[in-house]
Amino acid sequence: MKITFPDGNVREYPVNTTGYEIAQSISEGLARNAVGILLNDDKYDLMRPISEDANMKILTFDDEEGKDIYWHSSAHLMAEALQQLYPGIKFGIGPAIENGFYYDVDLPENVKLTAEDLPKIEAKMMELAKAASPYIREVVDWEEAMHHWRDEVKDEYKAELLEGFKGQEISFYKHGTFTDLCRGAHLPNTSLIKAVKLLSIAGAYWRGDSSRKMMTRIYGITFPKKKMLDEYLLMREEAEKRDHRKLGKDLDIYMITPIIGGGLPVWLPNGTTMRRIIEDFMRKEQVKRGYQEVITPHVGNINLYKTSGHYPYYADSQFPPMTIEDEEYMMKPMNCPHHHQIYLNKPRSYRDLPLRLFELGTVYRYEQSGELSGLTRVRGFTQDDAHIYCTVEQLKDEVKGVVDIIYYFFKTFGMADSIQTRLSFRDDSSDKYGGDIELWLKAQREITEAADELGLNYVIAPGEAAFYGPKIDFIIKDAIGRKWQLGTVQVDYVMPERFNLEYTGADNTEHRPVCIHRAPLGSMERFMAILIEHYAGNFPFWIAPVQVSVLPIGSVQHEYAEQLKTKLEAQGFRVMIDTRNEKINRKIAESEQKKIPFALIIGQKEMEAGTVSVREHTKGDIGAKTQDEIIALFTDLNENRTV
RNA sequence: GCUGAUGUAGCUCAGUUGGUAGAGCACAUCCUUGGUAAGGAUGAGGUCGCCGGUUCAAUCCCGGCCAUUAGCUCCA
Repeated sequence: MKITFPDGNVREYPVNTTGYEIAQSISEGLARNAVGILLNDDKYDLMRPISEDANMKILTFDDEEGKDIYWHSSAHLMAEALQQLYPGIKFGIGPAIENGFYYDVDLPENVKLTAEDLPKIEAKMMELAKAASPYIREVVDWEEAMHHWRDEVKDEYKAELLEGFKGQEISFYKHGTFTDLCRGAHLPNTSLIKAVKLLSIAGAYWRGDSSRKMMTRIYGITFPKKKMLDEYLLMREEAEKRDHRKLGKDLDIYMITPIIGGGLPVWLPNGTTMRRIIEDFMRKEQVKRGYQEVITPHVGNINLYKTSGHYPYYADSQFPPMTIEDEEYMMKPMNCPHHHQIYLNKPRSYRDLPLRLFELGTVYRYEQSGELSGLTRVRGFTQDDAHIYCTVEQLKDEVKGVVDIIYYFFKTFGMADSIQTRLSFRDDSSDKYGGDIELWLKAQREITEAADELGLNYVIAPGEAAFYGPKIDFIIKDAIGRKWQLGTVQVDYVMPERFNLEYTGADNTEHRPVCIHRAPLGSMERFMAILIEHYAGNFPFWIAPVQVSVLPIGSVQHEYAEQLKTKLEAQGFRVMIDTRNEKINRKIAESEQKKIPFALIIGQKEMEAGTVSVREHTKGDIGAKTQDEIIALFTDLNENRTV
């Protein structure tokens, strides 16, 4: 049979040669490191014979699919350890994930598992790994498999999974004392697993359904080398230091107190300074691009949200309505209906379109208590919101314009390369969507065309659409690897209908505009969280709450230092001065800890020469400069929004 | 909302057979006037998350609540 390799090379092998033997024929080292193969793009066991011509790629731990096989096999290994330690345990699903694997298990009634038990399980796993048990694939017919799980093992979870595999080929994988219902592929044997760390233990609903049983989920990760595990754990530790909840506190950016309310962040002076700088930047850019700023109240009559459909749809995640003099009002959970009223404030002509209204609009949503998290998930937040009302013909260009400004913003903050783009479409099996299906399909088509014409690299996510229209979402990961949606663009044919928005066309008849909802950063809160983590608190000069610290060495230089501070402030820079009776080393240390971009050190020499000694944060001493030179440097940094 | 963990000074954390608490940093005062990451001394600072129970006695044991947190579910 002919085997074609990724580089196009074709080699001839006898029928029923295994991937392992093929790897051996290339090099012993490759065979030793191989974890599996890709056979015609499908994952395939290394030790499973190949019977016909195929394309193949040998996978090692360095390949994404290789990690998948490796970690999936590790989940089986953990299951074997758990089964030996806790007889009677039942198993749900145990897949590989982006970093490691997990297994959902149902423990026997008398067993309670806590984090303290994890080392014991790890030790058992290592013991079992050393046994070098081969992973053996076995094909069984469906009835036999059902008999095994339902009647012999009595694992109702596996039986339920099997229920869904009727008519498909059923395979078991066995290694050591453990057998699993599994499609594969797996490692040749357990000895390739050299280092293990079980990371956490948590609850997870069976099949992701909150009405069903809560299983115990154990997360872990394994590596083929001990050193790789150490590096991974060190990386996690470093990531935790960037966590915005820690830095937000250390750098006095925001606070949250239950006395005000959970999920209701309070912006401290440093955070407020940063927010205003970013908001001003965005405001100017949007005005430049033809947006008009508006301000609407934080409260609105409930009828607005009844008309839009948001009130019934999201009733349980809104602050409840308040009744005053027979009228019901709500904290606004979104800005759209307010902006629609602005549209309706006077008759609109096609000459007015596109009408682009933007607002830094603060909205309130009663998120579930278990969801709250620092600034990333809160109950009161400010959207950098806008609604664009345009004609059907203008739609695609407007969508493209929005995507352009979104990328412009993310580029400015150095984050464009970290952004993932997702087209969030409807899932036709659900009936949660409003509006005419034809308009939906049209909107989805137009979004796709716009994305393609812009050359966006996207994934399509069915079922992720808003109830009124499809979206383009911009997703980013935080310091500890959680994904968050930042920007969004949504095409909406439904709300213009519900609010009866119209414009007079060139033909002197009334037409329905289409509405684009968009928020480039999403919310200021979440964006600030990501920004803090992105820069690890080492903000670029133009954003830093305090840009410069002036550090006189002795009291003799205080007057000169104060004059310099005044001069810099007159130029608009944010400056602090440290005239405490402390040694210069101490003042420098604290300036560095506060992550202030520049420290200007002034001693006798500088005062006499009319210069300053400049120290750049994280870089160190960059030498003496005249006052004019530093003003020129700072001005340049501010204007170019760099460093 | 669900499952688990956690809650002690402004911050980071100690505090076991239950006898009303301690460190470092920060803060205040004094001494030190110094050259690129933390000088010294003294002092002040606590409803041990809140409420209830057991006990002669609770930071510690038990129950409830609140908050934070790891996940799950949800996310206009």
